[in-house]
Amino acid sequence: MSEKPHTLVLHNPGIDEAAREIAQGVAQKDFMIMLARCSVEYEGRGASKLGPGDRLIIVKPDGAVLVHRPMGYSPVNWQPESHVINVDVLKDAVVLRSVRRRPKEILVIRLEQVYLLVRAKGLTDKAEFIEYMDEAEISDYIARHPEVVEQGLQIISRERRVGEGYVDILARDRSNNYVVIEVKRITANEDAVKQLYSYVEELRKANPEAPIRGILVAPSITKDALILLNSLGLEYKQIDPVKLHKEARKEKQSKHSRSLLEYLGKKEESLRRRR
Amino acid sequence: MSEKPHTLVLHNPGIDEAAREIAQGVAQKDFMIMLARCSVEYEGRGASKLGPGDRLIIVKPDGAVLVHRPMGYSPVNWQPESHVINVDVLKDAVVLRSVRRRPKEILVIRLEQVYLLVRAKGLTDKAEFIEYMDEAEISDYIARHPEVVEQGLQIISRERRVGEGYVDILARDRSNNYVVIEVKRITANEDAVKQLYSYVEELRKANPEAPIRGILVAPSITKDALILLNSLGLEYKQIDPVKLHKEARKEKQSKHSRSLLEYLGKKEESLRRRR
DNA sequence: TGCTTAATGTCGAAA
DNA sequence: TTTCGACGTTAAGCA
Repeated sequence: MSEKPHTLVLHNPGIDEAAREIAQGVAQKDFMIMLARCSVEYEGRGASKLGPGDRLIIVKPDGAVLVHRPMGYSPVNWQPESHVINVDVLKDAVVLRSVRRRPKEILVIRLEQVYLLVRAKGLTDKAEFIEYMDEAEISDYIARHPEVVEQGLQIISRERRVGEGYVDILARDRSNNYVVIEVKRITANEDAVKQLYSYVEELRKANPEAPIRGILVAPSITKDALILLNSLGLEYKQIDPVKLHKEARKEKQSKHSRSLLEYLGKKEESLRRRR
Repeated sequence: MSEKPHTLVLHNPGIDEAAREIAQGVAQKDFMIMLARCSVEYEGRGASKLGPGDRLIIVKPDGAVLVHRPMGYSPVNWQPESHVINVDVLKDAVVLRSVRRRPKEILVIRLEQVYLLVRAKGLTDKAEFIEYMDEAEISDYIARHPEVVEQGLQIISRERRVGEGYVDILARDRSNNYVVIEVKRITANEDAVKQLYSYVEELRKANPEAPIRGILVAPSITKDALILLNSLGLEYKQIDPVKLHKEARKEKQSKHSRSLLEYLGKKEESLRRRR
């Protein structure tokens, strides 16, 4: 389906050859990488100049340009996106000019010597970038919103010491049964099931009369773990960490706005009092 | 003196070969670039997961690691610096783990297929990165510190309309002569000289009696411009934008501290008044 | 499009 | 080492 990426590599190309290839690469929207001795000038929101040195230059199909020095995390110069990129040969150097529309900015890279030039075609990357919450955050969120596990749950306690460990969440369901909730950020395995079971058993020992449920909350569960879980009379509730993350973020923001409103409210109030 | 950088390039290496080369590159602190199909996981201040896709991976000698998707300015995953990077072969994939000490963070890149692997040695980049001030900032700084142009200058006005344009700075020298100052951020050319001359002439027309000097302030000047300038009886004062930038930054900071002190002083004062 | 806010922000300098 | 402020911040979510 997706054809394999193809890379064209030039070692120490001459100026003319490098210029031709870079121009073609830009025109064909290749993903390009250059290792080169170059100078860089930038002018736009700020202005900067960088004398000759060996650097990595990246030109992406969408016009993003990055110049990286041999050390350090952040690029020394860049262009988040280019409206136009043009390539010229000037006095034994390839000059790459990237112009951004708004804000109006220009990045000029003068390549004096190209050690390596790579044109990559057909790179495909459609994977979704997922930002997780960590286990504590998921647990916090569930404690605030127990309905994502089951309707009608009432939280009793968090991180309660039971036997040798700590139960993530202890709650009561609508029928007043105790519910032990164990949260996992990633695929739950048999260890997670055993852990949950040990808490449930400890609580049963302490409260022989009360019916005690155990729910394992995780984005997924291994086959073996599910079999073990069922055989032990425990339950599994699937959650979507991405969805939770988004919800939590929304909540965070609205909470922030609310506190600002509260602040403004109080300010108004104090003003009123003075009048 | 500085030996020419050397690049070692592998096309579509096998897993074992890639792992060996990457491990060597890490050990030898090479600057490494990989184009590969990979998956990435991160956990530290945040946590994320990225499924398989074609990406550019950069590993710098100082342990900075960057993972770039085919589009966009910013890396999808990164590590500003690594305390340790280790390389393993696991189930037909090279696994690169970068661990950061503080904050404790781990970045795991699982390379399923390496299209291109580059090890670069001997990249040298000692150039100073210079951030300029723009013309207005230089002009502002000179207005605050006219001594960088000449001792004893007294600023009369800024951006005064003269003829068809605006004089950057108008001042008086110690002998009470008018001084027209034209500021250029970059190498001044003949146009700059002509511009300055036109202002000087306009002022001379308006004040036939007064002796009027003209000073062109710029980091450098072209040969032709200097000749023209001299023939027109104008002057050139070289400034170092780097130095100015640094001075201005210092000033900004001390100004900030001063205003904070003032603030504290006023606070004390108001407290004293209440007592 | 412009504005506001969070970020694995990063980075540098002062305390 | 921690804190603080600036940044060519960038990037996402809304009005």
